[in-house]
Amino acid sequence: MPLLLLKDLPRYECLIESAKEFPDLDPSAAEAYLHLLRAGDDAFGVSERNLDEHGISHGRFCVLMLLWRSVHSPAADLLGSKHCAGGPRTPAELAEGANVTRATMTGLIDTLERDGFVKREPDPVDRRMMSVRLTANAEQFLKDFLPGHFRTTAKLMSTLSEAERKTLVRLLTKISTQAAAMFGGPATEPAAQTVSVV
Amino acid sequence: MPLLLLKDLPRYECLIESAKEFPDLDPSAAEAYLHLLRAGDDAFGVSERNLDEHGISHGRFCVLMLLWRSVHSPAADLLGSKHCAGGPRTPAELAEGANVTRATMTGLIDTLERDGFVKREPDPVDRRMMSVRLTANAEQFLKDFLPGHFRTTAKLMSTLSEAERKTLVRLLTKISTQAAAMFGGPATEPAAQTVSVV
DNA sequence: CAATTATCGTTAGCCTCCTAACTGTCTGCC
DNA sequence: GGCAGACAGTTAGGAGGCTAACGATAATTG
Repeated sequence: MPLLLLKDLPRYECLIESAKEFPDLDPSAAEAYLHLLRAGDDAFGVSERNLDEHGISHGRFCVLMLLWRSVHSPAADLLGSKHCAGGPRTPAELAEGANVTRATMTGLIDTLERDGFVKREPDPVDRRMMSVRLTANAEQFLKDFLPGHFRTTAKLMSTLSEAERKTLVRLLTKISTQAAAMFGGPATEPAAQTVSVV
Repeated sequence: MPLLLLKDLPRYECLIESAKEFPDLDPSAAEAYLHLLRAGDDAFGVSERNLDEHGISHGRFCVLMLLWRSVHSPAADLLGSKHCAGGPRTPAELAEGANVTRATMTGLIDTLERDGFVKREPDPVDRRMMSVRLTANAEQFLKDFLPGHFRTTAKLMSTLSEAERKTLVRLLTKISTQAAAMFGGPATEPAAQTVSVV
């Protein structure tokens, strides 16, 4: 669980009460915001617990999924819509896809290689680059692990009807879009990349 | 940003495609799950960026908010519904409220104390305990910081109508409840604390 | 063609979280 | 009263993020 997050969310009346002291506090916005963080953390925690039981961290799992595309594309295209011609292979591409720095990716690949999940190979053309490949071990691991992972996800969402899921996705997308628009902030450079930035 | 998370979410058609290979994959559930994590991370990122600009981490901010209750209760009751009689004061209570271990709270209090935001005082009755207090500095900081923080939250949610916010909260609460029910897992001890956990 | 610039992967050092184990203090049971 | 156990806070060490800087290589450009 990554977020240090309040255990108990405030009651709505408390938010209204606090709004008297802080006129900028919008109770329903704060309520939605807090519930979003809490639910996201809860969902993440369920998934991470699943991963922990198989001795792999969320970060490493992401890398494996990214590489999985290189093998089973496009049938296993659970990832982004870019790099459609085969999936990422180099540490830089993986870092881009997993939304971490190249330095972080180096560390992830280190441990994955140590544990026999991936193999580094020098690029024959550009000698700056490495090529990262899944081992047979890792492929077997994914084949064994993924069904359970998907069942966990399905169970987590089983309390929502199809219509509710669609509604949820629509509302969450709105928030993500707004977050992206806010990310550059009102006081920095005009726009440039408000769209590609997460 | 705490989550190592896929940068680009898969398109829905890709999920359907993948479901052919993995019958356990429920496309709409996976879609909702991924969007939830993504939106949660985005919202968290916006807030954290705000905090970073004021030189304070999310974890430290949580501790300040928990302690703030001790001062301005119940007007500033932005936190849990427990400990209503004054808010947490000891490291253990703070750890409980912030959902981290006591060891982590020790570290947070260390840095907060070093930066002049809190002060540790020995409990006169029980000599095992410490009492943590906000400094005047910290109170001033919160008074200056919170309005902007609330405006950020409000802006993030400004794309949602009141009705949409209520719907979102309802759906997210369902997910959190389900996550709590799943947390103990089907194969561990019966129940005991499925309610208080998380 | 030479020199600057950009890019790739890595390293080093920091921060925040975790678990496990420790010290000191209180509690409860004989 | 004395001792086992519970509990508060801390320490030590690990994992996974980050930034900044590095050498090696490629690309660009005068």
